[in-house]
Amino acid sequence: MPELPEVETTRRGIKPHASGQVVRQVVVRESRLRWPVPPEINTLLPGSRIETVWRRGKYLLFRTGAGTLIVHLGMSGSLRVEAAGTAPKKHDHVDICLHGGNILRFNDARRFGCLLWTNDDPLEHHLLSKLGPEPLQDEFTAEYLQRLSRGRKAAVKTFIMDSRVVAGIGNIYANEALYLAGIRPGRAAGRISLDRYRELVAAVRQVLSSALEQGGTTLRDFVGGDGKPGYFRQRLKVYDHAGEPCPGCGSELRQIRLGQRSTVYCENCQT
DNA sequence: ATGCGGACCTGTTAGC
DNA sequence: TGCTAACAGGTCCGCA
Repeated sequence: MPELPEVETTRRGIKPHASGQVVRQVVVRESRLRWPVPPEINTLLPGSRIETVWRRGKYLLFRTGAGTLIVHLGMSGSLRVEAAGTAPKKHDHVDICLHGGNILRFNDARRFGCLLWTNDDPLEHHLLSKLGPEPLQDEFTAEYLQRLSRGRKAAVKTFIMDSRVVAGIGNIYANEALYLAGIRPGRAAGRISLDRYRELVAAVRQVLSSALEQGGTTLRDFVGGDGKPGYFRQRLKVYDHAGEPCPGCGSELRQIRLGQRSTVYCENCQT
C-alpha cells in the first residue's frame, strides 16, 4: 500500500511524538512479519532514546543511541500514535511504548511489512544500500534515467517501479506519473528520449508532492501517524479508474497487466 | 546483466 | 446465502 507519500506522511505524523522520547517497553504480539522481528527489538530498543525519525525510499528509520530501528510498511502496514492504555485492534502486531505516555503501534494485516534492527549505518543495510535516488531530490534527473535505461527492454513502468532505479515509486504513482507525462506504460524504457524523460521526471515530482500535500492516498486501509486517511484518492486520474473516461480526452481508460501489476492508461493521450 | 515468475499473507469483492 | 477465485498500495529471491 504505502508508497513514498504515505510513508512520508507517516513519518511526519509520528516524528513530533517520537523524537526525543525514550522507549519504555516493547510488546510484540506477532513476530512473524516478512522477516521475524529480531531480538534486538526486545533487548536494545527498550531504554534507548529515539533521536530522529527519517526516511529512505519506503523505509522509516528510527535512530536511537543503541542502534537504528528500520520499519517497512509492506502492502497493508501502518504505524500510528495512540495513547497508552488504548486496546490493541486486530493485526496490531507491535507496540513501542514511550515514556511520555504514547504508543507507536504497528498494524499490518498482510504481514508483508517488517521491523529490523541495525547497529551500523542503516543506509549500508543490504535492503537499503542499493536503493536509487530519492525522486524528490536533485540526483533524480532525466539524464540519469536516460543513461540507466539504455539497452533495457523492460517496460518504462516496470523500470521506474524498480527501487534500484528510483526509490519510493509504487504502482499508483507510476500509473499517475506516466499519464501526466503522456508516456505509454508498456513502452521499452531503453527507447525513450531524453525530452520524454524530462516530462516523466517532472510528472513524478508533481504527483508525489501533490499526494504528500493531501496526506497520501487511502484506497482501503492506509492511515497516517495520526490514524487518519489520506485524501489524494480523489485526485487520481487513472489508477482505480479503468473503464471510465480519460479526464483529458474522454476515451475509455484501458487496463492491462505489466509485471503482474495492474496498469491503467489512456490509449489516446499516452504514446 | 536483465528479466521473469513465484513466494510471502489476509481481506474484500465479483461471479456462479 | 454460500463457496471460490481473483485481486490488492511491495519486493525479495531463485532461475533462465
